[in-house]
Amino acid sequence: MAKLPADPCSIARTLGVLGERWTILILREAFFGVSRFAEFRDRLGVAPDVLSDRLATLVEFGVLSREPYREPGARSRFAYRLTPAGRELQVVLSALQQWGDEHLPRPEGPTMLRRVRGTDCPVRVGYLDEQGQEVPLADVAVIPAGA
Amino acid sequence: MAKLPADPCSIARTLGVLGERWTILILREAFFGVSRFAEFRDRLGVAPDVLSDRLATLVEFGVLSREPYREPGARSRFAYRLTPAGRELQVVLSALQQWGDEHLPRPEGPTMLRRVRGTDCPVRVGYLDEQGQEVPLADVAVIPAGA
DNA sequence: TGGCTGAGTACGGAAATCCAACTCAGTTGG
DNA sequence: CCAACTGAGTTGGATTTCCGTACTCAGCCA
Repeated sequence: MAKLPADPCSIARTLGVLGERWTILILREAFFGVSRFAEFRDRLGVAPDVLSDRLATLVEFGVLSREPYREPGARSRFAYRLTPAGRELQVVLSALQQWGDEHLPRPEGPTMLRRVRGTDCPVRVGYLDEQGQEVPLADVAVIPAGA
Repeated sequence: MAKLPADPCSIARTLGVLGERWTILILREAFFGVSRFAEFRDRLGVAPDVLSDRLATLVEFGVLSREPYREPGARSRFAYRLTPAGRELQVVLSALQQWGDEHLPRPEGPTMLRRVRGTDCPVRVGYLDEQGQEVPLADVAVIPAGA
């Protein structure tokens, strides 16, 4: 663990946490409410040693918390739950999903939809200015800080 | 190649294209304008066989195009350039960058900023409704299609 | 003709991944 | 109390991927 690169690029540092095989899919399951080791393993088919490593990395960097809990009449277990920082990764997963929906479509259409809770208004991922107004992709500039 | 999983989940399919080591960093360089094999290799320090494989995958799935070109008085070369589909991945990279800026900060602060071209208004990645208005994370529901 | 450069391919060793089997603790059943 | 069961991992070995270096190949240039 402790594989976080000291890279000045935030993308590279984030990939140090999320960039290994299975990590993003583990998070997808976490967003679906999965929290137990065996459930991650069974739903994803990931090897338990890899799962153990990935969960430890995500806990180490504050994406998941590892909470002991005890169901009545059972021994203490661990639940892996999204922290507030982890929940903010939803926009990353949604961006990946949106791109796949559009550019790697299946004939059956997408399996998951992003909607405003309550109303059924579709929701997209995109750029926003400080007033919460959409900024078209073509108007976004990524520039070096201190320039 | 042809590693695209038939997975019904768009996130999994997208990761079939982008999920291997180096791929996202190759795209980061492509957004900076890098287009030549040797320049990707030298800037990233990636092994040439891995680079060759990743570029082929990205071309295969329409993220990059491989265009022969000829500088005057030089032989024909290949340029790898973002396609329109590839350019739409900018929001994915920005989302990763934004999360890293916030949750894996460096004392020196971020190296790259997202701004509206022309004005210097900061730009964030977030959720939008169909009118281009921000939707708070807490109001976004991800639901199965056909439910 | 021989050298230079860009764009790769080839190859051997290192590391990560996968799969199966095993451990360990607490709990339930007999 | 003892045995079996279950969840949460750990361990060991085969396989795949990755890394680094060396090499090739083609066209231009002197």
